[in-house]
Amino acid sequence: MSDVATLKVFLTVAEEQSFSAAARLLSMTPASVTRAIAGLEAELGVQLLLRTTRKVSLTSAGAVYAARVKPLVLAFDAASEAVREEDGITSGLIRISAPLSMGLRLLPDAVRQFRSLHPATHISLNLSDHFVDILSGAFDLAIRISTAPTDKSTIWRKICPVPRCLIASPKYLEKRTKLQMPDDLSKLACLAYAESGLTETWTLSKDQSTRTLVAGSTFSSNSGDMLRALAVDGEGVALLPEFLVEENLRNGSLIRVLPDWQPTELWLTLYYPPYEKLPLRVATFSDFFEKYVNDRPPLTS
Amino acid sequence: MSDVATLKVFLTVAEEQSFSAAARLLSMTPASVTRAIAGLEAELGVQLLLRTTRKVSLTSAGAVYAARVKPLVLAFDAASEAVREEDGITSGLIRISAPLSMGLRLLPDAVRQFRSLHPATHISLNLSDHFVDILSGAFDLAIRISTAPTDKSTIWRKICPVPRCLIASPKYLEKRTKLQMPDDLSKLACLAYAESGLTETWTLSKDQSTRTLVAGSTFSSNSGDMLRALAVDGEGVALLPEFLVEENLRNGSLIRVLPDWQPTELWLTLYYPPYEKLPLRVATFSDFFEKYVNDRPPLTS
DNA sequence: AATTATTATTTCATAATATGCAATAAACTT
DNA sequence: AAGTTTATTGCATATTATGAAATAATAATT
Repeated sequence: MSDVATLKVFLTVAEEQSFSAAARLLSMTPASVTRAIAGLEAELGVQLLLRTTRKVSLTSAGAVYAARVKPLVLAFDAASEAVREEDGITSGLIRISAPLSMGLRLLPDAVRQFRSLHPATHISLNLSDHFVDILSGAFDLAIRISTAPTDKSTIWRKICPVPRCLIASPKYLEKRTKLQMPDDLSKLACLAYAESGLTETWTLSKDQSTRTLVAGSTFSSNSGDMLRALAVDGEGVALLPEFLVEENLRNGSLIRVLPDWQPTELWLTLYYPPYEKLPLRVATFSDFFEKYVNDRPPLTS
Repeated sequence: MSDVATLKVFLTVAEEQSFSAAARLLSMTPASVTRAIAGLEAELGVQLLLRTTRKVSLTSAGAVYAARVKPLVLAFDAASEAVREEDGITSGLIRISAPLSMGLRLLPDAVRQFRSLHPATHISLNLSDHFVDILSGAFDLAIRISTAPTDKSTIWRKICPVPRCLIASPKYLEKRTKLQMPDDLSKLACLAYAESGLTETWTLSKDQSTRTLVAGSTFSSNSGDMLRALAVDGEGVALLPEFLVEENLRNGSLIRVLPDWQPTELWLTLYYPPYEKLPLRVATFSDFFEKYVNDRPPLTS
């Protein structure tokens, strides 16, 4: 009931102004057309078509319904076409945008593996923390670390959560005492990650309580590695993905600050331009990348 | 296959990231959800969802498909709602726009009959030959005589063809001889129907041949009745709907000119604003009007 | 490491639905 | 008035959908 095929029958009858002509066009029996229309009308509780045995015309409801439904049917077909895979050949150029620090750690091996699986592909990799406009058409795929996406206009695919933690050097923390609440951070030097501005908003939560503060009074950078280096040198507290500071936490050059307070969850996410048709090579790389990321322990502590 | 219900199942699974949660939400068995998704994937020839027994996520194709299909499903539901009739009470104000001469001849009786059938309705009737913008929201319904509509942006419903004919007074034609081709009309006074300009384009066809000429060198008016009066007075040739000149043809005050040459067909058409929801009173009046028009011989000669 | 719990899938018998063919009724044409 | 085209309906048959229970797979827990 109410499937797209039925709508196509209705639109064809409306256009041809004939049940039998529609049946011929759609290679079905007149009986099926009758039943399809009758079913649609029963479902809507409204008569859509006025029929005598010699003439068929739309009712007002039918005219309104046809006008509204026709573009939907076309768009539905287009959506199916955009996703359907016919040939099965994965080849061609894949233009990928990825963040710098994550890309340098994860992508060399991933790209190597992918290329050996699909030798007919070429990869153009743009490493930048700047959130390039995926709608510009310059990329087939953008890998980003961001808060969980809820966009309506862009198409995205969540890969895995990226846990972050507050860190500082032990030396830096020695001098400061009584760091028990996020509010205490305001007395310290908070190293902010920021593309252009000076500040970053940190939201920390523990059980039900949530605290928000503005970091970045002393220093900000658009490079996570830079912030990490400064934190190691005892310049202040930074909020960074765990994969960036894993090594430092292990060797003790950095330690966690307020470990009970959870920062907002970030997600490794794939963003796509609004493809007319999703290229197979992009789908293949995406699926490979998700598997690659989730088959190794990393990104998590 | 590919009915809207299946798409809703897919979108629910994608949102819940769980087959069983979707099944609970939609009051169906997990088995049905599995089969719905499997069927959709088979139809598209693409995997849409990645599932382990503990986690469900979208593939790239799935993300693209979900993003494109979700607004369509919502729009489809809205279209159904716009047309569905629940209460069945026909009442309220119906704001109708209609052309002057046709309205004066047809509507008095039609409105009277409709009001006696549906006493709870009120009718506001605006008679004007000016093509009021139906999109402005000032009217629920516009009755127009125009060439067969092919609009995409407006919603219309064809009621019946409105035959036209070339006419002139016998006295006027007496003086002119050898009127055999449309081209000969250029030597005569052609009375043009025009809203504001001076001219009207007449297209006449006979068998395969078509002739186009510009009428209106001497006189134009936006009133069919005015043109008729002038033609009766022997002022020239006019191209008018037959229902306007029926009486004159019968009593001989006007006669047909070039009766073998058919002017472009006009249609009596209903136009609607892009309703969020088609009001029952509008649908009822439209259906009544079509029946009223087609149950009487008129408009045709 | 073994157990437990949850989840997606499959199997199978049964119920529901769709389909085509032929017959019927209605409306326009000749 | 007869003939033709058209929409609809009845009926027997084939196809498909459905739910319950069994199965397989994966996390979480002990």
